[in-house]
Amino acid sequence: MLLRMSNLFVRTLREVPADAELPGHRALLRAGYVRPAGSGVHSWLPLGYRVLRNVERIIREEMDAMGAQEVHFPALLPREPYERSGRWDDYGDNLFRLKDRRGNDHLLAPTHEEMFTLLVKDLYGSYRDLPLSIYQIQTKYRDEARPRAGLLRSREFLMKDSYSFDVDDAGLEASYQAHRAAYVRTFDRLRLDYVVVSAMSGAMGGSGSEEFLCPTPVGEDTYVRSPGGYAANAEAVVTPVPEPVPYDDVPEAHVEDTPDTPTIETLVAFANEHFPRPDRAWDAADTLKNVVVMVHHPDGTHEPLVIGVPGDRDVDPRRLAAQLEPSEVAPFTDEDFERDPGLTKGYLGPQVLGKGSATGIRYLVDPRIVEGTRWVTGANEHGHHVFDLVCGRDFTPDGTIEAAEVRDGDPAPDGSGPLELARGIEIGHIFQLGRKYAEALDLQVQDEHGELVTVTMGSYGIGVSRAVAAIAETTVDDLGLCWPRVVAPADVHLVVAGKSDDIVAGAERLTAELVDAGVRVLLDDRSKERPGVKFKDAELIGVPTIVVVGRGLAEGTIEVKDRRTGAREDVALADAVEHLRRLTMTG
RNA sequence: CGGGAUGUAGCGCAGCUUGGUUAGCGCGCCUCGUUCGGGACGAGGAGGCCGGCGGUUCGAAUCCGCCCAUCCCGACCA
Repeated sequence: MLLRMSNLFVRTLREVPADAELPGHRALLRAGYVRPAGSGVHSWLPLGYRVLRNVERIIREEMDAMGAQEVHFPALLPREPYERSGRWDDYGDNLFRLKDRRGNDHLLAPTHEEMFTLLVKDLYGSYRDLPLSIYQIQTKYRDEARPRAGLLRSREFLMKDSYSFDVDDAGLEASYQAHRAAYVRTFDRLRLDYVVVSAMSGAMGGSGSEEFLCPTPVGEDTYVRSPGGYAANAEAVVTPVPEPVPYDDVPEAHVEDTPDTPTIETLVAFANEHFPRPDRAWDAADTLKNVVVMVHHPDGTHEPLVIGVPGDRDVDPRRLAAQLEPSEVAPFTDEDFERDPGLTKGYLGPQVLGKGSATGIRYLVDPRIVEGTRWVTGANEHGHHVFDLVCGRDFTPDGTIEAAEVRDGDPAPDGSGPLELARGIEIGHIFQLGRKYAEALDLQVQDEHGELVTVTMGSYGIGVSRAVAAIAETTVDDLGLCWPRVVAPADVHLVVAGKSDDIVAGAERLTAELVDAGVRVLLDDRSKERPGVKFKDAELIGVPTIVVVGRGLAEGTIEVKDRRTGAREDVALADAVEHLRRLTMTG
């Protein structure tokens, strides 16, 4: 393989396009790998398209190796199957919808569960046909409310999605594990750093859903990890439950005047001024914060819900939403407060909350709020708070909920040490779907007794274009891109540093020999460019090995430089092909 | 969808406050010459509906209104 800079369709930019924020995305633009074509959509130039296809190829090889078979669906789909699964409505504004000339509804698929399910239903009807794993590499569309971060959150993107079909749970588990292992191999080969985090919370548990996150500060997902190896999406972190606390010596709860203290901050300041205690100052952790939300259920009904958390923590809306799925959470508005006179905004306390209480409103608390813990909290009267309110003595919550924010230093649920918050890019997601789509679309097979059983499914995704972006973001340096060899657009970037006939002829000869030896070469044979420009471009483009044929040639040597480490060595021309061939074999 | 910012040559920007001949600078691009191992220099060029529409005015890149687009923060993101 040989690419010549003299005719390669590329233009490197010395200056950075103003719209690009992330370092990797900037380098991709500057090096001429991609061009923005609109908000959240990109065109791929020859260099970028090579990288994309390399990533695609590795994913395809690993999927094939685990026994999955490649298929290809349309990106443009009719409404009907999505109507049947409920997603025409459920997907909301993120679904690209369009009408054809006859006025029929269509969509640009954001993912293809329905089509895979229907195709299997179309062809298969026996347990003997299963298990089956099929996949595609396909352009997906999501009308993101806010596309951002270049290739990381775009409206059109390339995705590998696969689906497994099994007759029973054990089969699904096996298919899931096979995919998981294939993903591990895939990301290892791509040289992508990753952590596997459980993506669903306690109740669903186990291996139901895991995300592969590429750790980087530019990532959008927050996860936690511990020194002992625990890792989880922040939404899935389970809070260790403390032991109950004895409270025999806690005085009776007593209401105090606390005017103008509607926030935790004002309350703590007031308590320290007017009710100082001898041993230590009051702080936010002594208070119980009660947050009201409105929960909208899928059946169209809605109810208020109060969440109690220690006052030094906020409710994490994403954790809360994950807990209440499939119901949706909305803020509790001033109008809602007017309709519910039992709730005193800013001075809400648990005495009037819970099933069987004055309001009857459901009251769930953070797991740290165990029996015997004592709190300063609202007295349900404007300008008043209650002190020494003991959980289990003075109030009883309806249950606990994992809704409080997770913080650096919180203990890991498995006792493996303090948690550290980190950010990552979601590059893969594996998911035991179960029978949701099979039921909605009536996918059944006959088992060995001739009984019809509903098939159980898994779905597994890898963001292909996102993986390219993740590699760029995690390998870019001050000089430019820095590709792992497996995905790089070439093995060797050969710079012709000089215009003499000897140098040009020597470079051409070496190039021809390298190509013959199976080395992929990007040859900078531009006669108009001075060496300095070529060196800068080579570093920007990020091919892993840079070879300079220039002034050393007179002594029979060329220069070989490692793009990542910057280490350079002179190699005798006679040994050059073998040296480079070996380099490219070892990666 | 809320908040903020920005639209002037392929890219990066100035000009706009205080309206007035031909709209400027750097990079890139074309031609010629000198240069030639770390983004050279000189000379000469090409390239613009100043985001769009409407208004004010003798006159609008500049002032006003509406719209559109892009980016950032947030909401959102199986």
